[in-house]
Amino acid sequence: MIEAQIYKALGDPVRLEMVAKLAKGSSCTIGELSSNLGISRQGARKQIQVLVSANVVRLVPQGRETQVVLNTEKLKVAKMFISKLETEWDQRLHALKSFAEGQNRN
Amino acid sequence: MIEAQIYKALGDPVRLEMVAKLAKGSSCTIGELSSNLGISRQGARKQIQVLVSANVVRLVPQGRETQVVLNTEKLKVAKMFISKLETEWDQRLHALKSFAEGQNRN
DNA sequence: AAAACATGCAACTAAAAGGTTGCATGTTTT
DNA sequence: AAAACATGCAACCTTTTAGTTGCATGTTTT
Repeated sequence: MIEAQIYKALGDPVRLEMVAKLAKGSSCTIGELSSNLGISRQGARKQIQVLVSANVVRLVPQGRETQVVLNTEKLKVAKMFISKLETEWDQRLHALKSFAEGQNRN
Repeated sequence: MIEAQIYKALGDPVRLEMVAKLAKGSSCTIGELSSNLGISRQGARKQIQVLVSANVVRLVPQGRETQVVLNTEKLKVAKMFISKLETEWDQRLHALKSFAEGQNRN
């Protein structure tokens, strides 16, 4: 079974912007992360929850506010899976090329 | 504006399995790609269309059948964007570490 | 202790996504 | 030319998603 969940989590403009913002490190609390997105705080909160469920992000409560922390491990896995797809594809192309060259031998 | 569409395209088990199958090169026509997924041909066709719209895949009609071709360029872009996120994050961590060391100097 | 702040939770709505069935159409095969 | 095949298109249904509003709760600040 393949892990589509991580891509699903990144596959929304609001969520992807949140992740980008976190990577840039400009902020970290739920409140700050939820602002300037053009949607309500509660709307943003639901998107953060999607990221939490997909393990892209962790929540660390500190007093009355909560820190949102990026989980780069998950991103790494997502990246490596794509790499693997590409590699398989390239190997197949290479095999195909070898075969064609064999055919053309004359 | 960030390109969430590519991740959205990969963010569904059926579509991700299709992409994996294509990368492995086991088949290529719409029909073959649509089989063994547990859904109807027309259902699968709609998922293929999502991949087409996101430019993850190209359709090449040949007579009565249509070849489905993976676009690795798009995958490469997706991979590199994640890499960029990680890099920014790592740099930020590094900066933070330097700062902490500066604070601790005594 | 009151006010301001950061957040959580629940009910609700509109739109999109994922899937189905039925039928039409062009292309090979026999 | 008929049959079999590969595919396309459209209507429809159900569930999920993305967002809203309203109110409750714990935590700082004044």
